[in-house]
Amino acid sequence: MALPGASARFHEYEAAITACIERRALREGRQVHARMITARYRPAVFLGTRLVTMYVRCGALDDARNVLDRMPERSVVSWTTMISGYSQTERHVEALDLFIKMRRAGCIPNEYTLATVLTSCPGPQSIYQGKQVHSLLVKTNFESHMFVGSSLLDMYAKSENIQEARRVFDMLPERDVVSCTAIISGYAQKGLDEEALDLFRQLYSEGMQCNHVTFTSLVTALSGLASLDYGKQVHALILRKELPFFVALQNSLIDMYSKCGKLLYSRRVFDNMLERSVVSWNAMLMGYGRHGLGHEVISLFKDLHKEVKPDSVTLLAVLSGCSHGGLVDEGLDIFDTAVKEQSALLHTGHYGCVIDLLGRSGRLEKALNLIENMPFESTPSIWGSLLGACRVHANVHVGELVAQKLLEMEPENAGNYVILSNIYAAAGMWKDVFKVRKLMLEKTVTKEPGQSWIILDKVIHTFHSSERFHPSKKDINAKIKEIFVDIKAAGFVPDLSCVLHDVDDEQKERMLLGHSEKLAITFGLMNTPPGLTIRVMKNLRICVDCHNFAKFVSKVYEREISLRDKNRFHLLTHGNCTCGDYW
DNA sequence: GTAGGGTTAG
Repeated sequence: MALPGASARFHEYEAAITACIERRALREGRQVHARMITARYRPAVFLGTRLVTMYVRCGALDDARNVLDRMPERSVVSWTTMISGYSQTERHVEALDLFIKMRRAGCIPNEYTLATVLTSCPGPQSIYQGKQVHSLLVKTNFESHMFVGSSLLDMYAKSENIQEARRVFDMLPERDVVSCTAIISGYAQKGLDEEALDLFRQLYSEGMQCNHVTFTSLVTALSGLASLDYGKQVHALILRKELPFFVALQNSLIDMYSKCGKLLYSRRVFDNMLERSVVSWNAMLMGYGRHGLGHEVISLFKDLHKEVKPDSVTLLAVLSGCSHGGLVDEGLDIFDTAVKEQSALLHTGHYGCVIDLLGRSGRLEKALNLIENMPFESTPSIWGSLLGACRVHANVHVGELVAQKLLEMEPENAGNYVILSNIYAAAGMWKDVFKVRKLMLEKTVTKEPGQSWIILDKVIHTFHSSERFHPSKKDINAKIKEIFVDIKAAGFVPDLSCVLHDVDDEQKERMLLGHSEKLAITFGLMNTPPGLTIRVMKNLRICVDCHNFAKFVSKVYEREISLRDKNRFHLLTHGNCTCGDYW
């Protein structure tokens, strides 16, 4: 039996430390700790653990670790508390090291430890450790524990092993909000947006619980799909649920509407927010940029400073907005200021935007100069944007230099050869065109397959190049030929240089007509009433010929066409596009 | 006493 005095002191210290934990009062916590040392009071495991918790919660991890290391005896709770401290501050290596130390010390991890340690295996690079933990928890029978299982499935989802994540999810004896959200967001993060939506619909019909996190993930998936109907429906559901205000959810709505082509709705969400974070502003800026509205980007950027501090993404959004909106001088000004005042925020991406800007305005030598003198290593995408500019401005000299660099960096990318051969073709240098084509056939590999989709009546219709499986294939083929005749009569000339294969011209025309975005546009034209905007999405950048095709369709059939490619929106009306033919 | 899921960009 302990002395009454010791017991009283225990209670006093315990109460004091608990108060510090609740109030996150680090200074006071240190004082209590110091008092204990002066009084030569040696805390046993429980109070020692409380001290660790206090330091962890107050963000003083190194102090916490000091206490842990000096404890004469440690419990599973003391170890777990410390590991969790590391996990939550993304000190994953230390978290895993400590977990190993704990096991070497003979301590048996419990469900708390395992759920925690799995969060310290983030991404594909730590899949090896993650699998080791997995095998441990199979042995200890924790695989189907609710918390451990959802942590495990999230680990697999984040390491891009969505099938394994799904297997774990399907094995859980029950499902709760967190496990459901984790698997849905797993699909969304991997870009499997349709799967995310399907799973949500299934689980929702089975009565799953949802909260703001679930909706945040779901809305992200809908942004990827560009499904305005579903987006509006889910937004309405969110409003009906009367959830408390959550910035991240509102931010995802801003992004979703802008990616669905409804900037006004984005702005409405943005304006109605009780509180905005820098992410809210960034999402809105990106939205304007994606739609080519450079002036709105600049004006919003000015307003932003009154409310939040711009970050690296902000600058990227503004520069890319200026580039897409054609505001060359404004963009260069903003960049110059950033170099002087916020250079710590700048990285390759920002330089890429500026090089794009310079290229767009035809200042190709300057752009080349900036690449060579920027404080970062150049990337293929930067050289690629410059090569595109060389095509637009028909500059063979710089084009050759850039292409040489680019073909060394990524010889397997067919797109680069195509652009270079286009540059030569425009200059009438046919021998060189031929050389490049030959080189391309020898070196390139097949790229990511292009696909386009259109959503009609909440059904997603996906098209691949030279679609062979769509049920309406025959009708689409007939219609596309009809369109071809109509737009040719209006002056459309197929751009055969967009075809990568070495075949005769007639076959080239046929291949061009098989491009997925043309199929989707045609399908839209066939299945929507006159006057309705045709909204088509594509997973890659749109090719010059398809862009031209869409322009002519918008003119000849008097239809507005909204095309969202990988990077931005094209709104085509009366034969013109909001991108100004530069993308 | 200790635990799992979320937003812009890349």
